[in-house]
This record gives sequence, C-alpha cells and structure tokens, in this order.
Amino acid sequence: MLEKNFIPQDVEERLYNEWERSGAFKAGDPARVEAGAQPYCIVIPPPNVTGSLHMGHALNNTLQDVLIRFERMRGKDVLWQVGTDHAGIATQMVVERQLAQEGNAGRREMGREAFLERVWAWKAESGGTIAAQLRRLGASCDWSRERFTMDEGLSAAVLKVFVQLHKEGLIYKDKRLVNWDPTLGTAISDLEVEPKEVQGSLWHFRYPLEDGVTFQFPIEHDEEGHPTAFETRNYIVVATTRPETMLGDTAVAVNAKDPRYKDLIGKHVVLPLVGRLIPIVGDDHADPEQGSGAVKITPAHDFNDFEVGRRHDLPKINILDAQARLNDEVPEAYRGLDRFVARKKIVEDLDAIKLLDKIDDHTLMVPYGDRSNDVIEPWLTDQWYVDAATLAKPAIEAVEKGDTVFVPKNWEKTYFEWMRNIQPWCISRQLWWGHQIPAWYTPDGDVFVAHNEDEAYVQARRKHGSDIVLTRDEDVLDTWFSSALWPFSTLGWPEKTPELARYYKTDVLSTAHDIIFFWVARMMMMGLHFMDEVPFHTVYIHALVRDEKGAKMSKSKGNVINPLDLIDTYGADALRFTMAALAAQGRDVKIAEARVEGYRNFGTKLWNAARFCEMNECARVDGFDPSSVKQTLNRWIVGEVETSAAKITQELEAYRFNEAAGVVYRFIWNIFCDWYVELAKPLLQGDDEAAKAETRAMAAWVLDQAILLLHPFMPFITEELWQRTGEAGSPRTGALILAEWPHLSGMVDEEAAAEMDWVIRLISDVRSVRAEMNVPAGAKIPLRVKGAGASTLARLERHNDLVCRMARLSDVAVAEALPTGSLQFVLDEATMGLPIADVIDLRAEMARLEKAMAKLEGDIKKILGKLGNEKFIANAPEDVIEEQKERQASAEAELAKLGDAHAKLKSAL
RNA sequence: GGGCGGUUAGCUCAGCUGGGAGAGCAUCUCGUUUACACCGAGAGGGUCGGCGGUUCGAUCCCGUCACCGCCCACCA
Repeated sequence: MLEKNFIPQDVEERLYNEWERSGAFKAGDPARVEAGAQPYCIVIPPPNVTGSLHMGHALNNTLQDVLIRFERMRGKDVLWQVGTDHAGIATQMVVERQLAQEGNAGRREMGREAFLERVWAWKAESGGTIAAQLRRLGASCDWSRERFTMDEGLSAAVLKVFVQLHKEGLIYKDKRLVNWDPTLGTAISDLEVEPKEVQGSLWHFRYPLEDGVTFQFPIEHDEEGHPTAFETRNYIVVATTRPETMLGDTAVAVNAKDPRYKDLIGKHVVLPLVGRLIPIVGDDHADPEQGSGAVKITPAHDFNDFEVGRRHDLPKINILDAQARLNDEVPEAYRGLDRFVARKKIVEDLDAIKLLDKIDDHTLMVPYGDRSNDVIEPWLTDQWYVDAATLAKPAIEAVEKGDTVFVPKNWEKTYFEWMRNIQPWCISRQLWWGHQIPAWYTPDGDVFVAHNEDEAYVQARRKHGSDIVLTRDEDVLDTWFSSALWPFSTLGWPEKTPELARYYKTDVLSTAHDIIFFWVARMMMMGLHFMDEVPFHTVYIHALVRDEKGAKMSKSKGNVINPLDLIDTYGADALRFTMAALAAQGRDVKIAEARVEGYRNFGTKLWNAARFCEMNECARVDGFDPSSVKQTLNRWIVGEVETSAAKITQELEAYRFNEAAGVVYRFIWNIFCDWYVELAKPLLQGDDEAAKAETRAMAAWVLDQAILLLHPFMPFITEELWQRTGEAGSPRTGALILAEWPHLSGMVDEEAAAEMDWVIRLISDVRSVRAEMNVPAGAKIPLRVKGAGASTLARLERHNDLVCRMARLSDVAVAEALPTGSLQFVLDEATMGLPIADVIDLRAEMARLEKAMAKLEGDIKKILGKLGNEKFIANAPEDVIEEQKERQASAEAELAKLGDAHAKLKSAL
C-alpha cells in the first residue's frame, strides 16, 4: 500500500545508491547498452573541487540530467562525464584564508612544498562535498569516470598542449603590461577584471615648461568658439585620476591638431617632484576635448600610455612593486609608500609648491580583481601568452558554418564579437596551486620548454654544453587553460582511448552566458586545434538564477537561496522540476520558494493518482494493447498520451525545458487527474465487468506512461512509484531509469476525442452555471435538453451516469420545451435547461443571460467586421475565412437560443 | 561609444510559423463527493510600455521614443 504522501527523505538516497550500484550511470556498459546504440555525451562544467552546490549548479545540472535521462531512456549509450576543477586562485585563496584564521604562517613563510601539501589536504577533506551534493540532486553522472583537472592524466594533457603550442609558436613569453592584482600578487586575464564605477577626482597639475619656454593659452572665446583673449603660460596643465603615477611619467602628449598646444610639440617639461626633463609629444591619443587636452604619459602603468610610449620610443619606468608600493625608481620621500598613501602625499606636495591647478569631481571606472576585489594595476612584467587570435580563426569558422550552434542562437553574436577582437591570452599566474609551467631557465635567462626536466636538460646541453644548471619557472597556468582541454582530456587524450574515439565530439555543452568567453570559446579553440573537430555540436546557454525580485544572489545581499535547503524541505524532484519549468530560453530565472512548493504538490498529486489506481486494483496487464480498447473514455486517453508524449519529446529535442515541463504537468494534473480519473470512477465502480477490466488495465498503463514521461524531471518519485506499482500486476523488467521512453503512434481517435470533449464541456458548463447562480453544491437537480441532434442524444445516453455524477444532476431527459425559469445554456446545437425556478432569482438569471449575450454580440460584431472586409476575403487563407464563418454561425445560434430564453423569462415576470 | 535582452493579469512569467490574450501564485465564492486540503469546483482581474509603419489582419514583423537590466570598449 502506498502511503498518503511521498516522503523524499526516505527514498532519495536509497534509490540513488541503487541506480549507481546497478551500473545505470555507466557509459558503454556492455551488460546494458545495446551493441548498435548511438553514443550521447555531455561533459559537465567541472565545479570547483572544494566548492559547494549553489543555485546555478542546481539549474545547470538539472537540465543536463534531464537530457541525459531522456537520451538514456531513448536507448542511447549515454556518458555524462563528471569531474572537478582545481580552481587555482579560488582554492589557493581559501587555504590562505584558513591559514590566516588559524594564526599560522602564510604561504610564503611555509614554502611552496608545504603549502601545496596543505592544499591537497584541503582538497582531500572537502573535495567530495560537491560530488555528494550532485548526487543529492539526482545527477546521473558516470562516477566511475570522475576526473580532476590536476590528476595525472589531465596534467599530462596540459603538458603536451603547452609544449606543442610553444613549439608551434602559439605560446610565447612577452614583457608587456598585465593586469596585476596586488593583493594576490599575480597577473590576471582581462576577463578577470571587473570595472566598477567610482566617484573620484580629476586632479589638474601644472607641469613647468623647460627654461624660458612660454606659450599663449586662450582664456576667453567668442560665440563661435574662437579665442579672444590669451594669457602667457610657462607651464602646461595635465589632468589625471591617478596622481601617484606621475612619478613614472616619461612624456606629455598633446594632439597635433590642437591649436592651443601644437607649437609645444618637441619642447620639454620638468617633471615636478622628480626633476626629470620629459618631452612633449604629438599623439592622437591626446583628445582636445578631454581634461586639459594635454595628457601625462606613464608607459609602465597605463595601457594607452604604453602604446603611446611604443610609438614615440619613450622609456618605461616601473615605479611600483608587487604589492603596489612605490619602489626605488621614485624620489626617496615616496619610496615604500602604498599607492594610495602616495597619491595623497603627491597632491599635497604639489599643492604646497603651487602646482595643483584644480580638482574636479569625476566619475570613473576603476578596474577591480574579481576575486580579490582589490584595485588592479597595469604592471610591466614577463608573462606567458597564448596567440589567441590564431587559434580563434577556426573556432569562428566552425560556428559560422554551423558545426557548433548556440541555443538560443543570439549568443553566437556575443561569441563572434569577442572572438573577432580577441587579445593575447595571458596564461601565467604567480600562484602555487595549479599546473606549473613546463619551462626551465639557464642562469642567464635562456628558456627551454619541455615535458620534463630531463628533456629540458637534453635541450639545454645541446645548446650550452654539460655544466648548465636549470631552474624551473615558478608560475602556474591559468585554471581555464586546463579547463579548455576538458572535453578531450577527460576522455583520455593524449592517449588514443576507445572513449575518445566514441564520445568525441560530445553532444551538448550546457552553461551560463558569463562562461562563454572564459570557457566555451577556449574549448572551441583547443578542441579544433588538437582534435581537429569541434568539442560539441550544441552549446546550450541557460539563464542566470536570480532571487524572486530579479536581483543577483550574493552573500552580501543576503538573498542567497541554498538549493540543499530546498531539497531538504521539498525534495530534489520539486527543486528539479522548478528549475526545468523556469528555464525558458533567453531569460533570467527568478526563483521563488512558492514555486518549489507548488511543484512538490504536483508530485504529491501524481502520488495520489497512483494510490487511487492501487485502491481500484488498476494493475498492469501483460501484453495489454492500448490501441485495442472499446470504451470511449479509454480510446480518448490513449490519444492524449500519444499527443503529450510527442510534444514532450519534441520540446526536449529543442531544449525547451520549460515547455516540456509544462506539457507533462498539464498532462498529469489537468488531463489524467482532473478528468480521466474522475471520468473512470463510474466504470471502475460499475457492474460492467468487461469495461471495468479494460479501464483498470488502461489506468495502469496511463499511469506508467505518466511516470515514464516525468522521470527525466522527477527521477526519485517516479522511480519509487515504478517499483512500488510493480508489486501488483505483470512484473517489471527493470528499473525505470533504464525503461524505454514512450514512442506511440496511430492511437489518436478523433471521434472519441470529440465525444469526450463534449462530455467535459457539458459538465463544465453545468458546474459553471450552478456556481454562478448559487445553486447549493450538494443539491441534485435535473437537466432538460432541447433541440438535440442524434449524436448528442446518443452521447447523453452513453454518458448518463457519468454526467449525473460529475455535474451533480438528479436525472437527464429530453424535453420539447424547457420549463420557465430554467437556468439555460447552449452546448453545440442543443439548449440545456436546469429547471429550478423555485430556488432561483429570475432577475439574476436574466442578468446572467444578458451578460452572456453581450459577449456573444461583441464577438459577432468583430467577426462581421472581418468578413465584411473585401480585402480580408481576398487575401486571407481559405481556412482562416472558414474558421471565422463557423465562429459566426455558432455564436449567432447560441445568441438566438439565449435570446429566446431571456424573452421567456421576461414575459414570465 | 558599440552591442544584446526586457517592458503581457496584483506578483513571477509563458505565448516557438502574424489570424479568437495564457499558466502558477495571490484574491474572492462554494465544497470534506473514501486518490489527494500539498485537495476539488467556480469566479474576478490585462489599452500585451508610448507613437508611427508594413499587412486584409500585429502581443508577434519594421522604425522610433521612454524606462529597466546585462555585456564589451573607453573615460587623461
């Protein structure tokens, strides 16, 4: 016996373990997968190894699992390749924070080896968390193939890729400006910089011109902007938002087209506080509209200035150390100062010597590190770069050709935009946790890239002789470097494994749009370069999960919903269904707990429908042929199952998860529970043994189909029902997870559908009229039918018991005329009357009829407007015109009947 | 500055090929009829952001404006 409610906590863990133990998740299991089965593969976006499940994971992994379970049931050889990412910066930061909290020595004091030991220990301790949480969600990944970006195999892949790209000239070392994070002490990529709007100041400084030089600066203008008055200046004003960088200035740039300054080009200024003589250069970078029109140039600390410096061959003076303190390149008074302390002091000092011209309020965008939240400094260092522009070309073409498509398609534009303007990818990080760069240096800086130290020595000796000593590059690679290889490295590359041959290219990659640049683009580049084939044919971009008001979830806002709490309260199925139901393409997902509760209720609804079947002995019958049934009700429901199943299949194939979820929801609740079960009751409780047996078998069959169709969305409750309902009737052949997805055809019976549609409309109309006219719900009242045609009479006869029961009627009879004071409504050609004149208020009934008539009149007017339009008749397709004519006819017929009823009432008063 | 998306019921959102505006929640009324009160029956509620265009016909296509959100670039 089924209990009254499904208790997720009692079954989820047990069922998951059963699935996993049975090998249901295992790809290519010969015991299970048929020989010719088509492969289907999704690689999971690897979560951070020490992370825990958040809403984004819940959404993305639900959608992936829906696809995986769907395709598995369709008989494909499914591989959901699972694993975790070492997440260089994030993980290292966590461990460093732990060390600090424990009052232990920092990583530098510990040394590299001891620190890495500590990180591995943390990985061992917390690395299983996310996997356990994915299991709680019901994710049917192949855990036997779980990988980690720093495991042996994947590290070998990273090595090979680095060495090969270097050999091909696609990885190189360069000294240029990078985004430097002073807190983390590492370079980061452009993508890891978040510009934020800040209310700051624009400081205007006077840079004195070299000895004796002066110029005429316009101070008044006429209406057309021509200067009318000048003053003589022996200085030039520059404006800056970062005063401290002035200590590294090596030029002042003005625009050669700017009449105010053009004559100064080639002259020099004396850099205040420093005393360095620096040139005034003409460069288009100087915008006459911005600031003072003259711009200080600091090539070592500003990306634009770096380019200006390159054009004019200016020296690059680095004035900051790795912690963004001023270094020994600056006058003694400023050495060792933090950049922001120095900023204040420089402004004060310039003010003191009367070189501070003015300070304006200024809104500007300041770059922050996405991890450290510290202000990023452009800093001149040696780093390793990937020639992304070269690798991007085939990756762009692949999407242009459609080898890989984005769903929704509009994200392709974002992808193209970025890829066509791609910058060199800085891949070295001054961290310890990650793949150490396989490069070895001689004491004089010669570099050898090799798979290992021995190989590096072989190369070095060949060039330098035998007494050379090599030291390894201390830096590690950007985490995304190893992630970029994920679709083939997890399948065994660089080994030629059978899995690689079978599952690459993979099928679908599911991720959020903010990962397109970080990961998708880079997988495309690496996949095409090393496998000569795209890594996946489809990129599904899911929405971002927000709170119910649409705000981004963040710890600081306190609006974070923990998916595990929702699983605890409502069960994994409810959370999963919510995720799928909200996953409309191209929208953010706003999650409200009420939604999850509603879908928990949906599960309970199905559970109770199963209980109903159980109580009514609706057991599965071996060899039952759903297309052979006789009862109209049963012939109808079979067609409904077919239609819904086809729709769900079609929507899932198109990645419209919300539509698929909506169809299965409506099928189970509105069709199966609300109507089929209710309409089946008279048959199940009646005396016609044949009809009873047929209906029992059919109810059991429909329930099975519902369970099958719902399984990808709600795996636990459906599996539990599958097994529990297997206790009666013909035996199950296996677990639901491996059962066959419904594929039905030829079972739609138009005649039965029309008839049941009529029954449902009749019952609904009676209920509606009763409720509207306040007929007591318990009262059984008669129904009289006027003007019914032959088929209606037959239907009334066939469904008499049913209609009486569901509409709470005492009896149904044909009448020549409807008694005065009947509540009346029209169903197709017939007029229906509920004669209860003694109970009802005749005026209220008249008002009700008037309202219905007014609506019909409005409809008719609208239709006549269309049909009376010659152009409509000339241009609209035939079927549209036909439809309008039919609507007109039926509305007019109904209006006439209601008008008749209304007139009789009126005369009776 | 460039680009993308949004504006539909009180709230959150569907509406995929242009042809009678939908769901869930909330609200109101009625109801415990042995599957289910995590329920059932019924009802109210929308100028589909504004303006213009294309079309016989526009929530849907085009243009434009307003407001909201996001991305990229840049801001001395």
